[in-house]
Amino acid sequence: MAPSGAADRARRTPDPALPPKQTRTPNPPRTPNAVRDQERLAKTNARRQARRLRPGGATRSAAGVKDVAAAAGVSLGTVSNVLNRPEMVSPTTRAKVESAMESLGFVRNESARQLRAGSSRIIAYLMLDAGNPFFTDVARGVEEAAQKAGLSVFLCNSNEDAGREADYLDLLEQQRVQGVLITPIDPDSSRLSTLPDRGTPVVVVDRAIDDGEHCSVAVDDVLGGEVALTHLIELGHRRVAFVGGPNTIGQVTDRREGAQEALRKAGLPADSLVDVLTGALTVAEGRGAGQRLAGLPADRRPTAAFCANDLLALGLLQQCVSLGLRVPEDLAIVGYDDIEFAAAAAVPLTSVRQPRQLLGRTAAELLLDESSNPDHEHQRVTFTPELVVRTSTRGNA
Amino acid sequence: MAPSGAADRARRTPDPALPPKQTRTPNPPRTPNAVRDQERLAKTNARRQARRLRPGGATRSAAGVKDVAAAAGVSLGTVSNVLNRPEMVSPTTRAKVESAMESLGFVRNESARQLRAGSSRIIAYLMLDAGNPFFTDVARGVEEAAQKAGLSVFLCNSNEDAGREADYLDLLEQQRVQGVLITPIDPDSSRLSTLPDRGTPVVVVDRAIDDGEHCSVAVDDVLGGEVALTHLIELGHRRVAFVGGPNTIGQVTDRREGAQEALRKAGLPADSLVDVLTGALTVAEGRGAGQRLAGLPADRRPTAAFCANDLLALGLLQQCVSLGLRVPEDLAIVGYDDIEFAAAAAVPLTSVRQPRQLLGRTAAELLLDESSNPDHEHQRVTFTPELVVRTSTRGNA
DNA sequence: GGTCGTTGCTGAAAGGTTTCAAGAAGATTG
DNA sequence: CAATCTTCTTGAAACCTTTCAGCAACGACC
Repeated sequence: MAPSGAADRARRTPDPALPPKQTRTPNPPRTPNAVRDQERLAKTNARRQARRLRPGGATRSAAGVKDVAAAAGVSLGTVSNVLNRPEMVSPTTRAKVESAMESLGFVRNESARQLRAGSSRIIAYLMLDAGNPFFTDVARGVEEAAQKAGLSVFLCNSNEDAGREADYLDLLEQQRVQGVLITPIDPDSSRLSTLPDRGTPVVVVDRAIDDGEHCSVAVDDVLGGEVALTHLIELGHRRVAFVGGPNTIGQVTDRREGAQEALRKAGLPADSLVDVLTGALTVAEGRGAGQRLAGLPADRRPTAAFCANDLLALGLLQQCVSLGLRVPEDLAIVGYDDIEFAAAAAVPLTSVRQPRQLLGRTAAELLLDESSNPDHEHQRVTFTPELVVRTSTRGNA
Repeated sequence: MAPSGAADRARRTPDPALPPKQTRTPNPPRTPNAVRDQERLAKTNARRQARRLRPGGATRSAAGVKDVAAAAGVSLGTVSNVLNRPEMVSPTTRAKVESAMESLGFVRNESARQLRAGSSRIIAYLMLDAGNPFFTDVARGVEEAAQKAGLSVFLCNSNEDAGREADYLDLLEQQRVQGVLITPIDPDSSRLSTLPDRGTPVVVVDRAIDDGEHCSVAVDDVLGGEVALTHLIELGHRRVAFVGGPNTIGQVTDRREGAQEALRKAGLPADSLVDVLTGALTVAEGRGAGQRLAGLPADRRPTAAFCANDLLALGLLQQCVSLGLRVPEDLAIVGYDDIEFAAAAAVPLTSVRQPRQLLGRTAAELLLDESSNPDHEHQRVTFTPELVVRTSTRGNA
C-alpha cells in the first residue's frame, strides 16, 4: 500500500512522549509491569468537537440509496440495479450513479439489504480455541474455500466455554449467517440441531457425527490415538501416561480410547495407561501435568506420555526438561496435531499429524453445498491421521 | 455438558468405515497423504427430503414477532416489549409470549432489529495474522473487555493481505458494526480514516498513530528494538543480523530503527546491522532466513540475529540448529513478542515481551468509550516492552 | 363522584434496501 | 408508418423489527 511512508510515521511518533525508563527484566521473567503512557491528542478534540456540533449531530451522516438516487437524478430502483445488476443499467447512467455514490460516501446498509434479500454473504467458524494453532490452520482452510465462493468468514472463539458457545450460536442464528462451521464442545448438544432445523446449515468440524442434521468433517481420532500408542509400545514402553482433559471434550476421549485399543491389541493390561487429567488443552496445563509427572518417584513414573494435543505436549516437555528429566530417555513424549511449533520444540516432538487446512476447506465446501444446492446430501467425511516421528520418542539416532 | 455420552458416540463412529490402512510416516515427514472416507448418511437424506417437500418449501420456517403475537393473543408491540423491556410487561403476559416464542421456535431477526434500532451489538477485530499467537492473545484481551460490556466479538483475518483487509473493512462498515479494532497493514491508508469519518469508530492496535481520527494502543517498538540490540551489544556482538520484512509492516521498520538507535548510542557503525529481508513474519520465512545465514562463511556471518517477531526467530532457530549451528555460541538469537512457544523452543528464546492481553483489553475499552461516550477524546496509549533473557543469547550460564 | 396517576397494552409509522410488474424510449422490421 | 422488440428505468410493495404516542382499566385521593 504505502511501502515507504510507514517508516517515517513510525519515527516521529514515540520518542518525545517516552520517559527513557526502559524496564529490563532479568531471567525469571516478572509480570509484564508495563508502563502506560497516555496522551490526549489535541488535534483530535478539536475535530471531534466540530463533528459533534455539526447540524443534525447524528453520529452517521447516513447517505442512503434515496440520497444517491436524488443526487444522480434517477430512481431508487436504478441505484439498486447499479449495486446488484450493473450489467442491466446503461453505462452513462451507471457512471452518474457511481459518482454520486462516491461523492456522498454511500455505504450500503447490509442490515437492510439482508432483511429484504433474505440472504447473508457471511459464514462463521466457531472455534474451540483460537489460541491453538491447530484451529487457526483449520480456519485458514475455511477462509480459502470461502474466498473462492465470494463469501466472507467471521471467526468466533468459544474458548472451550459452553456458555460462550451457546451465546455465539444464538448470535449467529439471529444474524442469519449463511452457515456455521463449528468445532463444538459437545457435539451432542441439542442446541446444535436447532439451527439446521430452522434453516441455518451447520457443519461440524473435527468431530464425526451422524445425527442426520449435519455434515461433519473429522480426522479419525481413535485411530490417531491407536497409532500413537502403538508407536510407543513398539519402542518398548509399558507404562504410559495419557495427558488430557477435560473428558467432556470428545477429541480427548477418542484419543484415549484409541490408546487403550492399542494396548488391547498388543495384549497389554489396560492399566498400562495412566490418566493424567488436565483442565484444558493448553500449554499451561501441560506444564502442570509435567510438574505432577516429574514429582513421581522414578520407579512409579511412566516412561512415556501421550498428550491429547501439542499444546499440552509442549508444556509438558518444557516443564520436564526444566525439572531435569531427559526426553526421551527418562520420558518419551508424543503430541497430537503436529502444529508448526512441534518441530521447533526443545526436543522436536513426535506428533500425530492431521490435514488441518484440508479439514477446514472441506468443511467449508460442504457448508457451501448445503446452503446452495437443493439436492444436498449430508455427509460424514473422515480423514486419516499420520504419525510423524521425531526426537521426543526416538532420540537422536 | 454431556460428560459421559461423548465417549460412546465416539466409539460407534469411525471403525466400520475404515480400511485399516493407517499411513505411517517415517521421519522426513511426507505430505499429509490423508485418506478420505466419505459416507452418505442415509437417515439424513430421508429427513432432508421431507424438509424440502414441506408445504411452502422455504428454507426457513420464519416465525416472526407477528406470528408470536398472534399465537400469544397480544399485539406486536407487546412481543417487542417482552424482548427489549421485559420489566414493562406483566408477568402473565410475558409468560404467554415467552411460551409462544418457545413453541414457534422464534429467532429474532437481527437485521431487522438493527435496521430499526440503528445499533449493532458487535465489534470486530481485524487481525494481521490469526496464526500468530501474539494476535490471538491480543484477541483474548479484546474478548474479555467486550464480554464485560455485553458485546460480541467477530474476528477477521487479513493475513497480511491488503486486499483482504480492504474487503473486510468494507464488509464491517456495511454491517454497521459498533466499532472496529484493527492491526493494519498500513496505518496510513486513507481507507482507515473513512470509517470514522462516516461514524464507525476505529481503534488501531499495535501501531501508534496520531492522525486525530483514531485512538491507538501500541507498545513502543522502537524502544523494544533498542532494548534488544543493546542487550546483544552488551554481550559483545558487533555484527548482528536483523531478520524481518516486508518493510511495509511498521512493526518491522520500528524495531529495526530501534536497533539502529542502539548502535548509534553505543558508538558502533550503522553497518553493524545486516538486513536479512523476509517476505512475511512466519516460521517458514524464518527457516528461509536461517538457510541464508547458515550459508554464509563463518567469518562473514553475523554472530547474532535480532528477529522482528518470534515466529521468525523460531524458524530461524530451528533451521540453524538443524544445520549444525550452535545457539547461542555460533549465533545468538533474540525474538520479539515473547509468545508462549518462545520459552519452549529448542533453545529457550530471549525475546521482547509485550503486554498482549492488556493491549487488546485497553483497545477494546477505548473503542467502547468512543462509541458510547459523547465526550470521548481520542488517545494514544503506549506501553513499554521488556526484555526477557533466556538461553538463546545468554547460554546456559 | 370526579380527577389524577399508574400500569399495561395497542396500532401505526419508520428504517434502507431489494424486487418486480409495468411503463417509456428507441431500434428494428414488414 | 405502424407494429413489434429491446433496452432501460420507474414506483410501489415487501422484508421484520422497534418505537412512541395514545388508550383502557383501575385504584387512590379529595
